[in-house]
Amino acid sequence: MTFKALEDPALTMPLNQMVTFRVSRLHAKIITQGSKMLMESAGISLMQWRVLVTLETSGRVTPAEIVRRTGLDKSQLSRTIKGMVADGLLTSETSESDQRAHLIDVTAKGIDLFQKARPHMRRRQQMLIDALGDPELETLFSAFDKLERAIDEMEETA
Amino acid sequence: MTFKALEDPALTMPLNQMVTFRVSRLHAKIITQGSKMLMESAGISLMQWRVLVTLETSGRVTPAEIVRRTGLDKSQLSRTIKGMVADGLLTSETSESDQRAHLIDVTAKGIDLFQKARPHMRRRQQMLIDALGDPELETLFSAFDKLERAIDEMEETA
DNA sequence: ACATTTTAGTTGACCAATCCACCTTTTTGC
DNA sequence: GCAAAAAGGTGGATTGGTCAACTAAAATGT
Repeated sequence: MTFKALEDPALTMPLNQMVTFRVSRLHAKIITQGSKMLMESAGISLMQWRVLVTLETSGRVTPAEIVRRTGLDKSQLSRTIKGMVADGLLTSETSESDQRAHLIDVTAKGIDLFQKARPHMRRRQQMLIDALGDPELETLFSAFDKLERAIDEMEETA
Repeated sequence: MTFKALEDPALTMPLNQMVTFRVSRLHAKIITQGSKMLMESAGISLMQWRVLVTLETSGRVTPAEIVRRTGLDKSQLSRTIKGMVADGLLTSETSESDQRAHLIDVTAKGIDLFQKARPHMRRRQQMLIDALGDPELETLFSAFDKLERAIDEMEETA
């Protein structure tokens, strides 16, 4: 879904009123812009960026732990990590205490790319935050929590 | 080489606190659930549903008009419509006044599937709305507007 | 009137995301 | 102890979304 700026907001559809549709449209804009930004500044994908961000705050962890913390898809994560190891951004070694698990860490190259991308990503994040007021931002996060929970609950009782 | 140690903790931005990431995750949940719901209740895809919703309120229109109103991607739309015509949900005929344009309309079968799916989709929409308070919902939409605008503006000045 | 530019729609190629089946290792319940 | 279940991870298949190139028709400018 591409969702560029809409011509005339006045004749937009009820689709635009739907929470779900609005989330989709916003999402499309966010990832399009984010991907471009990351590719230009550091030559990495959004998924790779997310892995780097997670490792940055968590230190050496297993893929399963990343899944637990972020909710990212495990097979997608597996492929992403594989690619990043091949590109020399990460190292991966089998855990001694659990032969199933792999411990992932960032290389100097990974850190370098992370640091190249970070100012851009941070600037964007800040602009988004600034576009909202502080109280509005809090409401937004609280709304995200509630919506995610509502969906999870529907799934459970379905 | 632990990544974490190099960083100033005050500057770190865990994924979960990023607006962009939260939108992505919510989005993923929404479309996964929505797709499942549509497939089970009416055997249609999310994209097909969106086309039906748009036609339902607009009546007979051209694909280009749908793009204008919804911001959906035109190539994706083209393929979706093609499939829906093949499945007997839509009719498509060349406009007399403009030989490039196709007028799209819904068939009885299309309406039937739309009506099968609608109560489920409406129920979900309602549950999401109920999960938020009324004022919170308004804040949410207003926040979406601001965020979309902020991104559009960044694009323009880039 | 006619060359240029826009608009409508289609298609092919490509990458991202998801699903699911599978293998291996560890944990659990008896 | 050991069979069964659960957890970690991988890979194939499918779908969804994006981009760019292309054909054809219509609108535009001079």
